Amino acid sequence: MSHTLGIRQAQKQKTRQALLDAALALLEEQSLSSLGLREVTRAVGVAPTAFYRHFRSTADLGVALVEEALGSLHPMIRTTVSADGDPDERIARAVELISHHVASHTAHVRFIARERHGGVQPVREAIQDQLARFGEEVKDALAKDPVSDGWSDDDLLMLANLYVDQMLMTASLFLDALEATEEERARVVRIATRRMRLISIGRQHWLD
Amino acid sequence: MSHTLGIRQAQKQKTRQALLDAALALLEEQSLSSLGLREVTRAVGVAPTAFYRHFRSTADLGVALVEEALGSLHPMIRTTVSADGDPDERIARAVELISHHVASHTAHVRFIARERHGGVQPVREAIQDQLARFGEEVKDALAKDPVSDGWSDDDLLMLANLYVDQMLMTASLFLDALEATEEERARVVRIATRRMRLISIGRQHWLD
DNA sequence: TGTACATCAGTGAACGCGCGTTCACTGATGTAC
DNA sequence: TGTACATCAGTGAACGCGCGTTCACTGATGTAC
Repeated sequence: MSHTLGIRQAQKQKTRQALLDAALALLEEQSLSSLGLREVTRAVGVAPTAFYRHFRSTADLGVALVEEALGSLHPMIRTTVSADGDPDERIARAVELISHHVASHTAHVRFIARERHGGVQPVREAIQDQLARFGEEVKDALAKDPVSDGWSDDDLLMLANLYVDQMLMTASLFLDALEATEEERARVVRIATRRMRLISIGRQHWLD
Repeated sequence: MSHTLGIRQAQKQKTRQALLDAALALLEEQSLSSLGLREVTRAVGVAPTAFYRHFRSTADLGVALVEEALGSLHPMIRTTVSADGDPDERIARAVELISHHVASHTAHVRFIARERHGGVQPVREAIQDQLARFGEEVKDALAKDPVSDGWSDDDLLMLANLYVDQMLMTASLFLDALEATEEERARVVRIATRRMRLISIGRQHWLD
């Protein structure tokens, strides 16, 4: 059986999660580099000093948020890229999956988009690390596809990272359209789909 | 003859520019949403209150920086996209142009990459506006190319925005490689070139 | 050209406020016997 | 099961500091005559 945490540990984890959740909510409207430790503890309802029991700084908390936002995405990425079906079907499924993920994890996605090039170095690095891992994983998945026969490793990784960046761009498009009309969101789906299709066509003719 | 500014106006513009320059330098290491007005005036060597003679807030200054960073880029974009030569030559020239621009305008490029999804709404909007204008301009240039015969307006704009985003991604790659070895920068050139080539191939076979 | 007045970019003191961090503490939970 | 001691998540007071903003000001520049 799984080990049950003691009351003390369980409560500590609960407070830690409350700090992460509160910070994520506050970060919808500002950048990590302007997020104050007191802001976060005030939102949770604990003393400012309690923060130090969990994180050394807001930058440290930011790195934890990166793990929370991207850490669980690896299996999803793998299955999406290696899915079968004709190219258009696969693209449609990928776009829909991104759309749903943005709708259900809005704050996490916004955080990643914002801090990817943000002002806090350790967080930037944590995000680049995770994205590099995604790139490797997509590359491995692409390598198994017959379409990749004759491709160099280097070109495969180039394409994999292009896909990863394209996923982020698509997520960002959906973010901007979250509060727009249904019609506008449909337009974003069409744009994202055709972008992916154009890349897919380029892939099919790469070795011509 | 051009009108010469009075001494007073000239001095005011000089101070304003000094504030913009100091802010841009400070923004290499932080986000706009954490930039303080006093930080900026301290760096320039004027009283904090002098700031209000030029900007209503740091957000207001940020919007001015967007104009400074992107406003002068429109002619450059137009000529780059509408240049002639075979596709590979054009791509090589575009990548080189981006590389040079990042090296000569590092702080401006970093500012745009950072604040495009940053925590200050008016600045985000100013950037999106400029990028949308770039998209329209690239679309107009693409429309004149025989390769675009038979393309719908919608598809042309989709491709144009894909190019614009790709330019920013490329700029961001060069930013990250600025302090790396010559070898690493050459690698970035190769990656960026092949990404563009893949998109270009997709474009050529779009109507197949 | 000289004079008298208007403009206005930049000053400097003052304000109230929230910040990050320190420290000794409390009291519930955990552990050894 | 009960007792005595250890651990440690969260507290609350205190600190020095830099922040954004206000206000009346100064003195060089501009303008009207």
